[in-house]
Amino acid sequence: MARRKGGIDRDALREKLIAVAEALVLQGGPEALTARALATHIGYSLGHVYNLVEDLDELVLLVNGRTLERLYDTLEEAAEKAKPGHKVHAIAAAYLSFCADNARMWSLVLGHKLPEGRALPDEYAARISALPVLVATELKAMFPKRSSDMLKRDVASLWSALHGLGTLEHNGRLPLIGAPSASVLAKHLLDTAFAGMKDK
Amino acid sequence: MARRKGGIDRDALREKLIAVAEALVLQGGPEALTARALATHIGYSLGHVYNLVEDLDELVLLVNGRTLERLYDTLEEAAEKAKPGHKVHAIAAAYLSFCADNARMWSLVLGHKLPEGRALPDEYAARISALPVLVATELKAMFPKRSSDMLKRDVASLWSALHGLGTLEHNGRLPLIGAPSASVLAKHLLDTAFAGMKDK
DNA sequence: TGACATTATGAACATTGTTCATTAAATTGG
DNA sequence: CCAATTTAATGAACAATGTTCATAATGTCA
Repeated sequence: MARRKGGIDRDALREKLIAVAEALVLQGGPEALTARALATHIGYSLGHVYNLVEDLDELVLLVNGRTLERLYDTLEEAAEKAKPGHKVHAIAAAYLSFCADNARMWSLVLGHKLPEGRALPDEYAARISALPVLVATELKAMFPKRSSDMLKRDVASLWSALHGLGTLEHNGRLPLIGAPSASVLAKHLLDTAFAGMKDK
Repeated sequence: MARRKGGIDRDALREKLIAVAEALVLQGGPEALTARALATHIGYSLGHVYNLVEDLDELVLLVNGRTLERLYDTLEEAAEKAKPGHKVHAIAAAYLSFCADNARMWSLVLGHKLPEGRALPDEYAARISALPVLVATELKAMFPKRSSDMLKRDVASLWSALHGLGTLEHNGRLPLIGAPSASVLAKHLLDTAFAGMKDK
């Protein structure tokens, strides 16, 4: 059994592959993420891409995982910096800014549909699950009397709403429904929702 | 200038093309909508598909237009049948049911991103714009004292939220964020939002 | 009937993702 | 140090995709 250094080189190359993938999407959008472009930019043959990664789907998930990680950090930081009663607003604003500022990477996240029958990697699923927890933490602090069942639904519905706002803005559909910017809508939604949650 | 019957046959064939496209998606999802499959099923050559339609993109928009039309009818009917104070709830429930019951067609709607630089056909845009108007009508009736500016934001934010719920459920992401079904969330969201809008 | 417009074809092209037999290189046991 | 074995890497091929276009067939009207 003659292994090499322990797959270290291969891991490094995988990292480079991910970095190149990110750069390609950043520059040309999701359509630019092709196997041949990857091969060219990492300086290896086309076939070798498939020795580093199972699929392009797997690669996309790896890239999207990084994006979700950055998003998490951004939201966490926004919540930290904001004043206590304003943290959810800050998270929402940061979320929408992130989508706008990272439009191409976000397209890759939104646009990727993994072939059915194939499950999301646990790590990836965890990255998604972690996001609304940031909201849950702040909501619990803001509405301590509220039941945890209610809070669960609050979090899920508000997070879904935020996702809807981000998606519609990302696709340029907000003007179609006669709406102002997503950030204005987010503030409005949170204000009315909080008003409805008051003392309950 | 010797025209034929006036393009009637061609229009009929276009209709058949759209119907076949719908059937293909219904049976095999968006991936099944290929130029060659279309050609086979309408009984013409591959090249002729491109005499009937500019693009596959155009065809997708035609199919999606029908889907949106059906969605509108469904929502309208749901609103009609519901009791006055419950109409928005009914619209939301109908929307989510529609997404679930027409999952493959809805995938085509959600998944289609037209190449940038290309504008949405007016008719298609109008079909999108029409949808939240149904909500606007009911909200106005429910909250007559509310300013029209506020109502505009109410409609846009609630519609976006609904879209977010539908999308997350469609992609199976709701369990990931520890959420119950979209319909439960929709009811919850509307209840708290309405509570927050009360007497304002 | 002949000129012309429309309808239809089918072969080709360019890109995709993906596979795989084969070759090159590196590591390790003796 | 060498030969065996494992790993790394190649490049040619395949299948499927959207799209184009010169050409042929067919219908329409003067």
